[in-house]
Amino acid sequence: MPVPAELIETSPYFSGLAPQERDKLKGLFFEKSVSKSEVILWEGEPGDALYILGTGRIKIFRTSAEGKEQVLRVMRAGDSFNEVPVFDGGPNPASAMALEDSVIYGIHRGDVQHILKDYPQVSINVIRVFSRRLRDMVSLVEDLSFRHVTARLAKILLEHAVQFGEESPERRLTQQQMAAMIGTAREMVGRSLKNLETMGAIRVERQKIIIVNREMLQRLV
Amino acid sequence: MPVPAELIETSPYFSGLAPQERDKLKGLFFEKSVSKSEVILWEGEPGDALYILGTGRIKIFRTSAEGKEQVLRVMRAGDSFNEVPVFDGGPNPASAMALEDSVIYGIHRGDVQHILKDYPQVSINVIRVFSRRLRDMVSLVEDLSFRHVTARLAKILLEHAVQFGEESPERRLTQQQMAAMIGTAREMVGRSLKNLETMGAIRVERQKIIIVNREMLQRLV
DNA sequence: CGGGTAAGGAGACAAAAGTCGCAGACTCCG
DNA sequence: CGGAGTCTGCGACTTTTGTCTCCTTACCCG
Repeated sequence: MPVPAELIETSPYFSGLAPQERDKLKGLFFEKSVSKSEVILWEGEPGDALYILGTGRIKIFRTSAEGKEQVLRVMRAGDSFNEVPVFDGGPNPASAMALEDSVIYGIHRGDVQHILKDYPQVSINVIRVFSRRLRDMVSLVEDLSFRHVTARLAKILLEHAVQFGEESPERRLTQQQMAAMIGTAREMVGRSLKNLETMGAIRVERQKIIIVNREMLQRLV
Repeated sequence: MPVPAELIETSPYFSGLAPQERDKLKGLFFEKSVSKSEVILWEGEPGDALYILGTGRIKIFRTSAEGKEQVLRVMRAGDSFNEVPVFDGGPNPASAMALEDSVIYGIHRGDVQHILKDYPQVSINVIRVFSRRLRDMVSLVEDLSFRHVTARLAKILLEHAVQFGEESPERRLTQQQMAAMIGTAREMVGRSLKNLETMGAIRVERQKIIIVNREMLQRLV
């Protein structure tokens, strides 16, 4: 199975390339299917391929010695991961796990090097992607350093709602997953959700969290 | 005053360029002197130049609404900063302040764009620098998320000692500065230093901190 | 050299977060 | 359908961190 054309066309890496150039690059990708909960990459291992997520959802995370988990980002279709080791030759900085059955498209390190040589525009695109990534990381540091758990939770609820629909997030996150995203324990998420509910910002129902007062959440962030 | 030659020669941005190419680039830099405690960049403002630190020391940091400060990195001669806004056109992601009288060399956004176009090797160098930066940020997130204050403090004590000499760090950090680096309050740093002292890892003297038992510190991290 | 400012030490207390234990509800698969 | 495993809720308790206040010391600048 080849890479879906629109994945290459919409990828920030290949913007500014001619269609025939893109066609050539398509052939370098290989497809890989992963099932839910499958670990795609382990932190510390050598990273020999860059991946673009086709369908599904994948989390990038680090694990502490005590088993605590910190999610660095949750990816959706079109997002790419594992670039850093491909470009600098070091080990994977983080692990990757599929949150649902997913299809990813990989490209080997050597091929990436060739592309960089042959298409200078791609290098510039990579720089732009990395810039965005750095801003996101600064934002994460800021959250961890400045905001309390409730504010961090409010933030991901807002982001989540934006992406999956205001009223009923289709694929909801478990409290455990939210805890890993904001760097705290599951129980804290439970308590904070209750806080947000009693202050009237959200309503927690059977299987979903409904944002009742978006402005209130926004103010907390 | 032109840029010192060795600054360009040792800069990771210009590695792989021919000497005469470097010479051409030198002319694009402008010099700027800043005095201790002077703010060089404000977060949120447009970033129109990339800087390389010639002499002195500069901290990159973010400030919360409540006035708390989180240091992202402390730079030394040769380090560069404010790349992200130059490459993606957005606002400065963080502020920069001189910790001592310093001399920096800047290059304007437009010139950087030209360099990227004319010297593809530079783009690849930038990618490598950004990769390193991303790894550092992941490491910072990990520290904030996984480690207690004492462990974070131990880490910067070790890094500091490596860089400034085992026995007597020449330019010591204040507790306030250390607190901002590890994302906590000054009082916590004081208490943690005392902890480390009573457990025999360090000795706190008049104006300096002496590492008595390096392995003990290392184990804490 | 003297005075103002920054830095550091300490104790008491408050707030936030983490931990533990357990029980009930749900769901996913075989 | 049933049972294992996951997810959630909740309360009690501990630990860690943050905050406030006050005092002493060091140091820098004029």
